Amino acid sequence: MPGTPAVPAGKRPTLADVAARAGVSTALVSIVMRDAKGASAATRERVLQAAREIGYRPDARARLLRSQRSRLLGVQFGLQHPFHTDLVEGLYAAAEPAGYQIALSAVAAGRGEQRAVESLLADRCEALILLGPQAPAARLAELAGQLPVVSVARRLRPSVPGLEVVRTADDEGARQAVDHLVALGHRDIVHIDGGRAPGAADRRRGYRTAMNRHGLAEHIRILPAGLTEEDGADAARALSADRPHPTAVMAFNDRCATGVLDVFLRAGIAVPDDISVVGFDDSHLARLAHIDLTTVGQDIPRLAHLAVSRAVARLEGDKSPAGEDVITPRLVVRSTTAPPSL
Amino acid sequence: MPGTPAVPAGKRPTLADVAARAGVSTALVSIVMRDAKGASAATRERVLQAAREIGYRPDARARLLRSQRSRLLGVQFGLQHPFHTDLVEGLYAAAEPAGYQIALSAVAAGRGEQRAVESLLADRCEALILLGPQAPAARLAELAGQLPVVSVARRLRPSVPGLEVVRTADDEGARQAVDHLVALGHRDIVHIDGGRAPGAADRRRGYRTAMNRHGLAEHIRILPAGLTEEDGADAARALSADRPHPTAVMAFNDRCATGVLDVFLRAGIAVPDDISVVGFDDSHLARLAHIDLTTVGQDIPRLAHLAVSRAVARLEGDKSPAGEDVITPRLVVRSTTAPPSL
DNA sequence: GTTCTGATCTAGAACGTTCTAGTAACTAGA
DNA sequence: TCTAGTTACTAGAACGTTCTAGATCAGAAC
Repeated sequence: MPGTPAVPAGKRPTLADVAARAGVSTALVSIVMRDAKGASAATRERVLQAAREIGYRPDARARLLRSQRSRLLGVQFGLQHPFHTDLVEGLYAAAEPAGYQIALSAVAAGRGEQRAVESLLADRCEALILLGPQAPAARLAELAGQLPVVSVARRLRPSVPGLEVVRTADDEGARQAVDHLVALGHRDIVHIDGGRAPGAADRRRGYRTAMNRHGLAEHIRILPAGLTEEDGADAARALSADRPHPTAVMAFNDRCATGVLDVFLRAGIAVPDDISVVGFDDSHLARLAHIDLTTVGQDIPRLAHLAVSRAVARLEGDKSPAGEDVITPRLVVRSTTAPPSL
Repeated sequence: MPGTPAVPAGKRPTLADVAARAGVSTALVSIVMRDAKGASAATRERVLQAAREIGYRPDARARLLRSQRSRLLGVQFGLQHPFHTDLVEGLYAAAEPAGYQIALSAVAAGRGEQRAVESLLADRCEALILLGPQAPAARLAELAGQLPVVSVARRLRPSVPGLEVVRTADDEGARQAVDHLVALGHRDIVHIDGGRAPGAADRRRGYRTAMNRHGLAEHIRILPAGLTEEDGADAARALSADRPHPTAVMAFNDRCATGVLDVFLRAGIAVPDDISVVGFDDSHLARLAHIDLTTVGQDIPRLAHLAVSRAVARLEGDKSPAGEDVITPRLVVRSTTAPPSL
């Protein structure tokens, strides 16, 4: 009864609707929408006008179905890891200028890596970027056989054929932490270990090697823990019972280190006066003014950028064998380390 | 030249490939894949076998394109908010039994709410679940005109037509916090405020009302801050210069409260002996053994469940006007509150 | 006046599914 | 033997795009 209804009620407008309204073919509308060449300026404007009027919005699924390329990078990440969420932020920033979109799939309680990856594959991602994957090497190899896969922050030894790796030199990071503490005068340096977490083995090894090189072999002490605040807190509780305390602690990561810090503060052990603490990652946690943690900085934007680059290179036909980017970490000295008290 | 290649190299297998291999029609394969009825047990097994052999995986996009329903719930969340990531975990858990999938879209630096929502719409989500949206009411109204939209943890006054709301009774939560502190004997209770963050206005109001009801009007003191650890730390620094200190602090949320805690510990102000601290949210941050924060618990699984329910009800034809679920929070007493020292 | 060239536009076939409408082959009741 | 009702299956048209292969028409070159 009224004039022209803006939208045919209930159905979202399609290319055909726009085409009808502008009096052109759907193919032409498609051209205009993609900003492809093959339409005159005048028609282009007319089509855009029509699209605006009926509130047309391209259907990403139909678009991806038809075009060979999906230009979609699937990212698997741990919802509760600040280091991962920082990385995701970097991935968004890196993917856009390369002309790719990011599809997120979270690993959470009740949703394992298997499920997360399944959903990315079903969504037709062209490549996968896995943050700190825990899956067995065989599974990663199988995936890498199907599409380009980049593992971020997890080293694989022996290397998995076809799998791209972007990681920080964890052993070197641990070395820097130990060197820093030794330079301050510490000898009794404990490592709170990440267990089976990605990177943990290398950090442990780096710690051992550095201690040995400083002639501190008999001071090597490794406390098994994990990657969460609670793991760090547990280890710190065990430590604070010791007399005398070690004078310094190198924690597996920042989450772990904040757990350590808090227990020490509560136990009346002053940081850094009584004991120094070093973290790992330089996630935004460490940068917070009230934590202000000395930590081994992973260059998060760089890691993100390289991960995207590797994926994209693969997709754009790079046939060279899969490789590895190893980023040198850089110690960020803040206020949780100082010379040991006499 | 060899026998049957497992996969026709480079292309992912489709229904037609499975059909050819099993010697049936694509329609039948579709039936088997969807676990629909209309296939005998024998054929079913034969088809599944063929699918397994060539590594067939359904194409989610083609599937969604064809079926009227996408059964996809779009979720917008803040990458760096533990409260949001906790909620997302709950949403995954709630969506699955209802037969819906979750599509995530993060708000991050350089990726605003507008962008996040655009991508969810292009992906054909049937409904949107927005966690703590900051968008203006007019924008939310516009969206709600297009599809079912649920706002979680943000109240809208006046209510936006068509917009579903699921939230905690923030004023009531603030009241509980004040009541608890007053019952312990506190009178000098400061509120560290969330500014323009969703929920902040109600918490502020609840604090004021409760203080008035206890006859503590002249003790009302509100420190402007925000929703991050740093905001809390800044406010705490300001406070710790005061002599005498207030005896209790009610922080806008848990992130803010951890900032407060840490500054106090560093300044040698004992919690809870010298001063009590209450947070808000009961995100996993608060539950960590080494923080062990008394906090106003938002029932996160319940909020998630209700958000999904509201979206689903809308999608399954519920025509009643949009409504609001207001969940009563429950104070979780842990170790950061105690009677004031004499 | 032809033929070419380039720009603008269109018809119609993909893409990989699901859905509708049917066919074929049984069983069962009369 | 005939009809009716199942059950198992299939052909072919959707879904909303993009892509291929032209069609049409101007102007330029000969």
